[in-house]
Amino acid sequence: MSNQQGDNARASFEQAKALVIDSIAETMDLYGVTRSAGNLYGTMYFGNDMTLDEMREKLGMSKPSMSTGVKKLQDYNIVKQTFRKGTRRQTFVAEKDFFQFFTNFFTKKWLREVRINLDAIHKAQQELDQLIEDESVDGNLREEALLTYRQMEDSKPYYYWLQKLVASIESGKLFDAIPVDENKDQ
Amino acid sequence: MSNQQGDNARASFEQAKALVIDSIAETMDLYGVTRSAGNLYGTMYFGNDMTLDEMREKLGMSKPSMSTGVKKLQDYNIVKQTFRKGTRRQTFVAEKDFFQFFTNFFTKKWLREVRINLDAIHKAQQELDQLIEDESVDGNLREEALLTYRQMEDSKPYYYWLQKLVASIESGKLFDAIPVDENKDQ
DNA sequence: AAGTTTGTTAAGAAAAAATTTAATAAAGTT
DNA sequence: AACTTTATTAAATTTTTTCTTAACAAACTT
Repeated sequence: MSNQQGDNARASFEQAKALVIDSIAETMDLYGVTRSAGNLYGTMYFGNDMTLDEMREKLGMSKPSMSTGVKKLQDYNIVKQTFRKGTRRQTFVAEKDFFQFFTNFFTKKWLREVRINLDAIHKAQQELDQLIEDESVDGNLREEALLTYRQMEDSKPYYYWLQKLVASIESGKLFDAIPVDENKDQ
Repeated sequence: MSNQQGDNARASFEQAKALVIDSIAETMDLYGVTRSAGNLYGTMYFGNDMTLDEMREKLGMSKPSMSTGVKKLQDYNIVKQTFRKGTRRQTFVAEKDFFQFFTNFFTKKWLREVRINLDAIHKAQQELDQLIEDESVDGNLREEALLTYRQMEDSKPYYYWLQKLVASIESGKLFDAIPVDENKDQ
């Protein structure tokens, strides 16, 4: 086989992977992950554990970019550091099970959402309560404050439900309710 | 009641809402919605149907910003145009039920994820298949191509599962499996 | 201990995104 | 039909983010 043919075949192989890497990056972009971090994840998805220099070479970017990129992905819980003996370089591996990806990525965000919002609601309700209880405050405003207080109160069940959803995912209960199957029903 | 007191009370009311608006915007930022779009949603969440000029005034931003912002939120399916008779201005209302927000927002993104990735996998597998079937291609590369083909194939059940998840949310089945309750188990 | 290798932080440059003003379009009113 | 009112598009500006080069720090080797 000539080199030319071999190169073409190799290029075709790389192109096929690039198609999927791009779509993964585009997908992650939907959820607020930058394109370059998504690209890095996609690249790692099709590789084994990689060093920063291997990433740099694959993506044609600088090493500090790889360092921060990998850190971001670790932060999303979808990349982990591995220990490859024989080298003193750090190596990293991508989560390749998309169910685990889903679990790690969304549960982290959802729990953060719960924490942030319940905390803000708590503080806001304290402030509203002062208005509601203060009889020197204009009646219309107190009424408005009460309605807003209730609106906040009424949103809490949603956050409690999100917590339950996360717990169900982590316990596997969600996958009992919605089992994985392989039918293409698209 | 003096105006000063009244102003303080009103400011306190606005501040309480601002706390929650901020946290909503921060939350939406987690999912890739820009801060200003999140702020707009939060503002609308605490209001009734609003015109572009009302938004502009509340947020202190330009009208084109409001126009594009509201369009983005409509695109996420969390804001809808309403028809207020008597005015020829467009009015918009935010989805106030967070369960509905969750449903609209995530199902749209998840379905898009499925579409993008299954499509890319389909195209990539066609390309890989050509390599695998071509006996003039180097054996190692063909083997690599086969492994990559399988890796892509193995990811499909995840996308089918995402479709099922979306269907379960839309049918209400998810809420049967994980019921909403009001216990604060935080 | 001096010199390498590797990874991270800092500073500056480049690129991308958001926002505003200005211009245009569309629809309604007099 | 000319004039208003309202919303959107275009162009230009500002701001933010990302990325790179350079400097630094830490750990290992010789």
